[in-house]
Amino acid sequence: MFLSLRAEVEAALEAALAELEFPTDDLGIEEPPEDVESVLASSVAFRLASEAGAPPPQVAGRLAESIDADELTYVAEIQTQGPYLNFLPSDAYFAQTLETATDKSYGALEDRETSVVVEHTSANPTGPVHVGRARNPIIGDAVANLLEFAGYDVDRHYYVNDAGRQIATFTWAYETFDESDLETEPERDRIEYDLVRYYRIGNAFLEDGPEDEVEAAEAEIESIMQGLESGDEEAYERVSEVVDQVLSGMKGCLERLPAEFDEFVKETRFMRNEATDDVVERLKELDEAVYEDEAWQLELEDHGLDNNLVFLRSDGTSLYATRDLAHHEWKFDNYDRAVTILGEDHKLQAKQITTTLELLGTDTDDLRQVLYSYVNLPEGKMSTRRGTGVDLDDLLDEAIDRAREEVEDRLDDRIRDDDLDEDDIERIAHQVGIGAVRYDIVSKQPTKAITFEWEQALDFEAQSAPYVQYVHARCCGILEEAGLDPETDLAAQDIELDALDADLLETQAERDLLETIARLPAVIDEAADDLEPHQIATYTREFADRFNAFYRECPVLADDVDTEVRAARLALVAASKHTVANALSILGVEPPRSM
RNA sequence: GGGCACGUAGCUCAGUCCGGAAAGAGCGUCGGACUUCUAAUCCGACGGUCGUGGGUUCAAAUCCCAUCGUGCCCGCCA
Repeated sequence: MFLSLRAEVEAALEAALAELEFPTDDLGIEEPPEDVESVLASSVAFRLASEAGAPPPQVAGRLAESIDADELTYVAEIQTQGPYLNFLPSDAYFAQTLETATDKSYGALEDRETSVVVEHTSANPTGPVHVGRARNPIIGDAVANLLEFAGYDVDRHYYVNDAGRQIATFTWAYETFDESDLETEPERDRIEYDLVRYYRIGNAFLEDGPEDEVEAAEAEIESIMQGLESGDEEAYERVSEVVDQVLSGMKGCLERLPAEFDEFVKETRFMRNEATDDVVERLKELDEAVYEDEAWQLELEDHGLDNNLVFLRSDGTSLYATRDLAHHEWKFDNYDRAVTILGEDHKLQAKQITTTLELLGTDTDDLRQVLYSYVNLPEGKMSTRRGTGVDLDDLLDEAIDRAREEVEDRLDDRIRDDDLDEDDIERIAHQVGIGAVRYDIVSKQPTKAITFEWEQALDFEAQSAPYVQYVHARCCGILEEAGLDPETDLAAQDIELDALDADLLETQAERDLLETIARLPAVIDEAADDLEPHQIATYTREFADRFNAFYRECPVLADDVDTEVRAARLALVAASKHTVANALSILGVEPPRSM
């Protein structure tokens, strides 16, 4: 409803400005501070003062007079407060908000008939997912959810690097070493924990093995890469045996978040179908192409990039960037827009790709990157190859364990007599534990650096998931107590919606809550435009504050509450439930029915 | 050395893109509230030269310039 109100205010203000012969290019629309009653304001009078030859408050007054609030649906009144114009919401604004928000899909925006591919995670299939890159699936999944909710047709892709030197090395190590060569046991009973040991021992061997043997190994690795390059089926199968196994394990880990994908797109796909060769041929034709030191490169200085981009090695093999160009052209053959979630260390590479795609004739306006800074340990970087780092599995296990302890601790002093059984405790431990980890990461701006510390990552207090989840549980508790099903649209249940009267919600707490609910679609719209899911997290926190104020001040089911007020408040609770459930689901945080 | 990002309360962060209403949360500290729909909650107090210095503007945490600190990047790696 907020979006409609804003559109209405903009139109009215623009008309008023035109009528008074003022410029209409900047309406100065803004959201007022909390202690102001209006839902929308304008500071346009400041800018008009000199032109009007009158002080801002007078200009504001003239503008307010020239807008007739009676002609507006969602605005009841226009007040001036000094130089500011304040637009106060009408009864219709509240009534329509209450009505639309009792639908369980509240907040979902209209279909935009635009497809978008969100590529995220894309971690090399070399071993267990560690916390250093855990930001990627968590942010990526939230961005995908957000775009979906905002009306886009979304596919989620994981780009599998199965053609690089790392994977060739892994394949060689896997084929060369035996279980008996390994000095350690797998840290966990899942395939990637088993196989990463070969990768690590292989890398160690290449670093300080006997010189002649290392040379032979390098030659073998080189031949695997040449095989892949020439589309040799045998090389592909050898590599696949490693890649597919490791990837299936990593997939298992990511499903715990859960982060799921529509497609795992392999790099080799673009070698096997010759798209990469085609890209190479076209790159050679570019004015920027040079053949230097026996390698083909692109000079991108004129495009603001100092370093040359090598796209064909002197041995004739392609590079990651070359294949990624073919990959991106394929994306735009199949989707209207493409979004990639990337670590900040890939920023330069992303710029090179974008610039080069443009040179190849792809319009890159619809290609956007979300960059996040890596999570490091206090003692330094995490590395799969060296085996330093905290596994995401361990973090999730620990989070669930701690959440379980919390539930059990609280069991004794519960007031509510709802008998949580073992399944409930386990369910809550999972929802809260994993929710807390995700919320902690998704609620911060991705560009901020994070140093991983256990205590901080597992802090359930603070402004964390459980705080917001608790509000959802409270909503469900009230609805269930009233004999309603929280998961179902209110309209489909045994409650007189027609008789529902938003006017009965007259306390400040009720009005504030309803105003906050009204903003959800606008928040989703803007967060989706900006690709910033943390805006949703900020919103959930504010929403929870508002709901708790309502909860404190407005009993719903108490005996002395008038029947009609009770119905109106129940509707408000149902609307709140859908609002918080949907906002949390965008963040990938589960909304518990009880906790 | 060059490029990019970040710097807001003791700590963790919103707000910065798009300048406007005496800077907002949470944690921590201190003091209060459970015969009432779940106290993982709520109420109150304390806490700030928005890194620093200039500039633009009626108005700057927000825009511009400079500077300091931290991180990332500058491979025929991915």
